[in-house]
Amino acid sequence: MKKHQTTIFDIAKELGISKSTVSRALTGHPSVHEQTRDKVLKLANQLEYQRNMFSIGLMKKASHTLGIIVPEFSRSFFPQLIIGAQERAKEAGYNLIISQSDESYETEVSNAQVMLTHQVDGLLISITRETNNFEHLKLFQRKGIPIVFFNRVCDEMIVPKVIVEDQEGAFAAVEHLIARGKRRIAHLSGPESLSICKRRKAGYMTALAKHQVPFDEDLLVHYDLAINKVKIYVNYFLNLKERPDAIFCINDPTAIEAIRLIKETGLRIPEDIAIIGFSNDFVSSLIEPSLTTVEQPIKEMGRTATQLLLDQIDRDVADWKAPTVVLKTKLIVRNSS
Amino acid sequence: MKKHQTTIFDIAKELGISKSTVSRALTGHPSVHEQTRDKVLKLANQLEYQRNMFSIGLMKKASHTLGIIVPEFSRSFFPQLIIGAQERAKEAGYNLIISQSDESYETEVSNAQVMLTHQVDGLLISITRETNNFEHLKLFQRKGIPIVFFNRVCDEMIVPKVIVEDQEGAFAAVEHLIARGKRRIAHLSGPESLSICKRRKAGYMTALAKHQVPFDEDLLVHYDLAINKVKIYVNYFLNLKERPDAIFCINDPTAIEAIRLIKETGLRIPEDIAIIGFSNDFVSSLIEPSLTTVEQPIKEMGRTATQLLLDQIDRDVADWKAPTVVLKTKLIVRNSS
DNA sequence: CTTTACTTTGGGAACGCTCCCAAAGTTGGG
DNA sequence: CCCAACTTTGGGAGCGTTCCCAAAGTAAAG
Repeated sequence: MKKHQTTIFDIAKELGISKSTVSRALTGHPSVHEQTRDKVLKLANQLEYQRNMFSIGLMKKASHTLGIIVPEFSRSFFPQLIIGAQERAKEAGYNLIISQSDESYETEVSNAQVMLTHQVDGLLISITRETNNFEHLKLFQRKGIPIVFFNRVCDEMIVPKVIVEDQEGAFAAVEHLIARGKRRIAHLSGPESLSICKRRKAGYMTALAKHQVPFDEDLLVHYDLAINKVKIYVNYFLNLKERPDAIFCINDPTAIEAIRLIKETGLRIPEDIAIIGFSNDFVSSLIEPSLTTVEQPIKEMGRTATQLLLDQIDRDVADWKAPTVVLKTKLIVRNSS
Repeated sequence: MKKHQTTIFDIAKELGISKSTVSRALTGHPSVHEQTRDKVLKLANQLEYQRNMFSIGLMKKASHTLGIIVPEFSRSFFPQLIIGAQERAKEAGYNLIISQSDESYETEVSNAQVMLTHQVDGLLISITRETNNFEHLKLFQRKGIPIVFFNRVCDEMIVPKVIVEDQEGAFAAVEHLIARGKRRIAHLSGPESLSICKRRKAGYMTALAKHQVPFDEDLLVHYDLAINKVKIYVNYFLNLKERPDAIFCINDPTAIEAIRLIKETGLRIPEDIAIIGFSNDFVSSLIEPSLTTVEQPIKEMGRTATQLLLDQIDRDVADWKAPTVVLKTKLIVRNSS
């Protein structure tokens, strides 16, 4: 079924010149006669010639392809981030191979494998909630392939990272709840292993401390981000002898699920219990009540991470310092608080 | 920065055997001594050897990579579909290069170019709302690279396609509205060029005809799917001298926007005006009122399209008939109708 | 009219792998 | 003990490019 691919040789033969000249004409090398170049370009077009990335990659040892691994794909956060990454990659003439690890460490390792085999020139990655062994990523470093972390980063590796002001955002959210008169503010957090969760928790604690709201450890719960488990923790909160009057959720999907569950019980939001999320997903403005949340510049994060990767690919300097870019967050107040 | 890549030659030299034997050991060729194979495998592992896809691709003329082009990425439909496609691709040992055309014909052409250069073994595509020249896709056929259309298909090309029962779904939706006592049922459709819109419109017409509801052409409007324009058409409907009592929208994002706009006017949904969407996006159950819609098996569509592509890649038969797979739809009744 | 310099071209090696064919080694039946 | 048959290995060609070096052609300068 696969037809013969037009090669520079075909063009050379047809024109009675050498493959070298054709190659030069095609790549825009200066030392080729203008007439020759025109003839080559015209024939190439006519024969629907496509350069073969395999042989070029083999010669140049560069694929002009970047890889991106995200933990999931089903909510809007990562797809949107990928849009940003792809935009920037395309501008720079790079392609993007996308894969999702499905929040599974094993899948992440296998995806990284694939990226390696496909000779990506660099890797963008946000780790799974399970990942705490980074051998598969250190392998990239050993092979000299640049990596950039975004969103969920690995603290023990010295590579560029893009994160947002998690702590400041969480702080603003909790301070806002306090300003609304809430005093028993619960925090439904994610896995303690994720630094993103640590930072948001820190913001929560700082805000409580600043306003002399006593910290009650019954009100702090970590879970594994599996949405169907939100039910367990919301129930737990609601059945405490002293019920919380607000819940600061680790992200929007969690908050949305919490709202759904609480509405079922007949409690009023935000009067009886206020809810705040994190990330300002697309859905958050549409639900009832609309969700107060901390906005983060998602697309921007994708663009920035890609830019950091391109920077690394371009400069071959060994003593290049790995920057950590921190993007701004912003509290969006809606009706759930 | 880029270090020397371990090659089969390095392994061969170290072990004092030939590259051929190493190659055989690595690819699982039967005629190689078990001891030799073990030694090779062990050393390969130790040297962190990775097969070089460029040279393999060059030899085998296959990249084991599929391409997928979708018109947009910001709503949940296409990302979810991609999950399905990627699942199936991975199972079959294929990689997926994803790109979005951003509803722009030009971007679609350029994306197709890139896929070609990157030597994808096959292409999955859902065209933009603008696409009506298919030269860039016919090029794939000429090169012998299989294509499969899904969701938004091209009628003039004879290749496998995956669609859903659009007409039946639309019929069920409109019949449901009639059963609810609605008589002035509007249809906010998409571009007439998309066959998906034609089919849904056909379902709408058939349902009206079956129940002797007269068709009023004032109630049928086509738009270009740019969400910010929904406002124009909703206003148009609301200001008709005889206001519609229901709107069947071409998809969920359109319906959700319509609900938002109608709620602002103070009209009651569904009492004054009922709304139905199409696709059952993730959001649709969360909004207020929750959206009645026609569910389509999104992930399944991704899987099926990929399967059809793999089928084409495997069989080299020229007289292979291009099947059109039609997946089931199902009306989900919620509170907006 | 020769020398120098510059422009344009051709040929070959290399990239890392697979695959084919031949060679070497091993076993066993006559 | 020889030849056939089978197992295991090595060497070389080739995939489609790029890149380097040398060769040829052309123009300018002495």
